[in-house]
Amino acid sequence: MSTSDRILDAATDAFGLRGYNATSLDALARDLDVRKQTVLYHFGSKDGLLEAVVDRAAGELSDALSEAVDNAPPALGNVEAVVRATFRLALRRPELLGLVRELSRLGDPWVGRAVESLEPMVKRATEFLEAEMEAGRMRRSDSRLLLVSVYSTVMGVATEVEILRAFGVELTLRTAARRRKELIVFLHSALAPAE
Amino acid sequence: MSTSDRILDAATDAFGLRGYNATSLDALARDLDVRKQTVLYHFGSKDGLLEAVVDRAAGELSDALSEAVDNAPPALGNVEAVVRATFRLALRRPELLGLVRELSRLGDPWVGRAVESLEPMVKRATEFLEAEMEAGRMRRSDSRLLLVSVYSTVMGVATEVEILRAFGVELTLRTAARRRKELIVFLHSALAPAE
DNA sequence: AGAGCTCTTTACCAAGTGGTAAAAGAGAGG
DNA sequence: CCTCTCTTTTACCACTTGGTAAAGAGCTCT
Repeated sequence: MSTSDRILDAATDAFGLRGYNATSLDALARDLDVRKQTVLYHFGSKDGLLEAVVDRAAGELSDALSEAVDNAPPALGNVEAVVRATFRLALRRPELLGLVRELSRLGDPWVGRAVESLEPMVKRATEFLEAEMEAGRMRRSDSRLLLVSVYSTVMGVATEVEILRAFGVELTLRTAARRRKELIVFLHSALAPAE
Repeated sequence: MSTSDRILDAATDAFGLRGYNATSLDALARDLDVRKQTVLYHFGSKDGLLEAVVDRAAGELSDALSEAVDNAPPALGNVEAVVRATFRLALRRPELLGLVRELSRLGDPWVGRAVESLEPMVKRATEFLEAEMEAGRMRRSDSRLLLVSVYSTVMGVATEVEILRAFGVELTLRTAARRRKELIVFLHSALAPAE
């Protein structure tokens, strides 16, 4: 495995789990048993490193989610497929979801950069929502606002560990499945057409 | 206005809007035209300052929300009252909501400290949800998980400016009202009893 | 006037920050 | 063997960080 790949991995972990500003190049290099200047040689600057991390992570995220929707058993709805994929990511690649949260905190220009890669996903999602509304299978409303609501809910329930604990939710593998199930019901109910 | 109050205000702003780690005592003091050591005199350390900020903010938050629920016109549901109060806060005291987000990022022991003050609110909310379920006015499910879902959705739609923009939502005063309305519909739909 | 108090300032400091400059390894081709 | 290129390291640097020590400043009470 090349050095620059190892750096990219470690940086994704650190930025996603601990935060960009909370991660120093020295600490990062120390973890890899490499000198800080090696990091700077490969990525030019800390910002350059984050750029590389964001670009790669956005790709992985996009791949994971579209793959989940495409290969989901036909019985599974798209919403359910995305929720399941997100929970799988929260378990296996928490740094990726953490990175999304971190980017939305850092604001421009990082969000912009990430959104560029994820744009196709957003487009696909809104188009799906609109098609469902058109077909009468979903409550009619502003698809983009709906998307933000769904996004917030899913990210919250899947990744806001501190909040969950604060609200008295037990956090184990078993309860994760329970959480996921309840979330799917919640979303279906939220999206259901008016009676 | 006493110096320590001015410091507390500025620190709440800075921590809530820019983040704890992103705010240096020097920068904070500079804004107030005071020396850093004045800040340290009043609060002992940066952590001490955050403690004071958290305690006061939790009180204010708790007051604002319970007042909103208590004094809401009877026609307004509790959910609606909380959503309206949150949007009002997002507009007038964005630093308070920002601080909540920041704390959930910083994790223990800060979350614990905040939750202690907010515990009565959480209790009240879960009890409300359970009473509504009992009365058949809400879909039956784990009240704490439900609370996390609602919390995440409301905070997301009310405060995740970058995400909203990224998803193509226009952000003006007019659209804020629209957002609020759609959110209330979303929540009512999500919480409605199964048909 | 002086003592004692609270509050604020000046003067430092050790540790850590991202980053530059340049030297040293290491492998490949001539 | 020499040199060229890619990679990594050593050596620095200016600046910022949170924090300590101590000196003033302003006030009230005796």
